[in-house]
Amino acid sequence: MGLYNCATKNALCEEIMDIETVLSRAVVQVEKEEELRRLLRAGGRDGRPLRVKLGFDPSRPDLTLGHGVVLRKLRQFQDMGHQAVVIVGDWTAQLGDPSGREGARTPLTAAEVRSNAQTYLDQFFTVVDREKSEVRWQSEWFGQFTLADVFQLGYEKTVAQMLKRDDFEKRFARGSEIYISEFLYPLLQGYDSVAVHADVELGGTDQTYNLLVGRELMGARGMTPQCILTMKLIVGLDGAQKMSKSLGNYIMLTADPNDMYGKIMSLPDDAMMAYFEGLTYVPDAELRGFAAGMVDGTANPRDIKMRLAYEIVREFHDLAVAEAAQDAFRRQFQESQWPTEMPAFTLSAAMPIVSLLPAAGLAKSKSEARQLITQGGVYLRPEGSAGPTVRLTDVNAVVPAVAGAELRVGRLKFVRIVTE
RNA sequence: GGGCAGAUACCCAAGCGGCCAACGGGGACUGACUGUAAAUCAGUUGGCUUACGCCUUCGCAGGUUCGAAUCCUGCUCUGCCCA
Repeated sequence: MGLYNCATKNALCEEIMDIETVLSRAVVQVEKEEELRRLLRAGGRDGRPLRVKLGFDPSRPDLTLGHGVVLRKLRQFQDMGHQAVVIVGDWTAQLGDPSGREGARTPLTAAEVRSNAQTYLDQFFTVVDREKSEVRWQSEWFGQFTLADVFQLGYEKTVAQMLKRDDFEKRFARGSEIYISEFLYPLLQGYDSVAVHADVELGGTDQTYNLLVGRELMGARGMTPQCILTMKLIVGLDGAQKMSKSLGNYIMLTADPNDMYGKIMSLPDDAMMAYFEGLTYVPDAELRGFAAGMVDGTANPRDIKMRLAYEIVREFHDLAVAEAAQDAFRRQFQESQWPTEMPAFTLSAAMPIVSLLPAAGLAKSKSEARQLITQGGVYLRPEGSAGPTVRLTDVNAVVPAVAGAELRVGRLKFVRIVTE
């Protein structure tokens, strides 16, 4: 067919990708599915590539694997020859979004927004093809907006309609606060679609309402409303809530391979399938096999999870790196060996262990250090990797300044002592 | 505009004059175990202290009291009801 051209380094991609897979893999809902399928088969609209919109909020510049699902989908459209239209929500970010629960109402300055957006885009384009992307800033059009224009937008939806959006409905029912400005966000975001003439917009299921508003605003202006594709958001490491930086259950899109691999291994078993679907090219048939194997007990969830971690690292880094991460994981966690690479801490003179741990970033305070020692979570290799490992149980122990000695707290924190 | 509720540690949520560094749940951390950095079980979870204690916390600012998260006054913020 030749429609799909995998520009990624993953061979599995060539194997499975086609229009139907793009329309179904990790997808929850497609609004105007037939139309979209037809446009994809035709390779565009009126002989031009489709304009596939994805917006982002530059007040949170850090991308997680949760974003990865949507970014990969956008990339798949690009691989079929279409145009990504990336909206930088600089205007709304400068207003300050009140919807964050941590009172993240602080508006950003223009300079902060620009710098955040840059950080964001740098990560963004590790997945999305920069060459086939058009980056647009909201201020291009909202900068011209007058109060009258805002009023006009306000007449496009009623309060009752707004309250149909899931999170508004819940918060209203619960008696939580909802700010007037929050009602503006779907309208502004919808207007973005008008401004850039989007053919398709992508988003997580939490964006469904906003994407639909985009369709309405376009239709009301005599444009062909955009098609919509919403995707299953992956849950975070807690296996329950959606992955987000503020909940602390995230893996950074740019996480280093060992960290990425290990964190995926800490995922609850039943969250794995959504990750496979959204973040790898492992074929559906194989995934069904995994699921069946776990149900009838013929497959070890651990092995499947290792495959998942491997595939995801391969996807966001590459094959060789994924191999290395897998080896490192086996050594460190299955064979309980200490890692070969660890951060250095400069120690120029002997120091009590309770002072050393916080100083080296291995504990938050001396009190915590004492607790860790009492709990048996502190280990020392006075001679480095060649020598024995001792568990420190004496709160009053003093660690001498010996270069090459290694210190470990719990399973994850290590430090190698350096003298100067 | 008027009335009524509420604001507690990372989150939720008890406490309503001393027994409160503050019940309980979640999360996080440590340990044991293990098929995994999963699950399960146990412990820890403000800071300082050679643990006898000391210091700082319960929206903000004052006040009453030997003593306040708990009572009073003002302020800020949120929700509900009436207009």
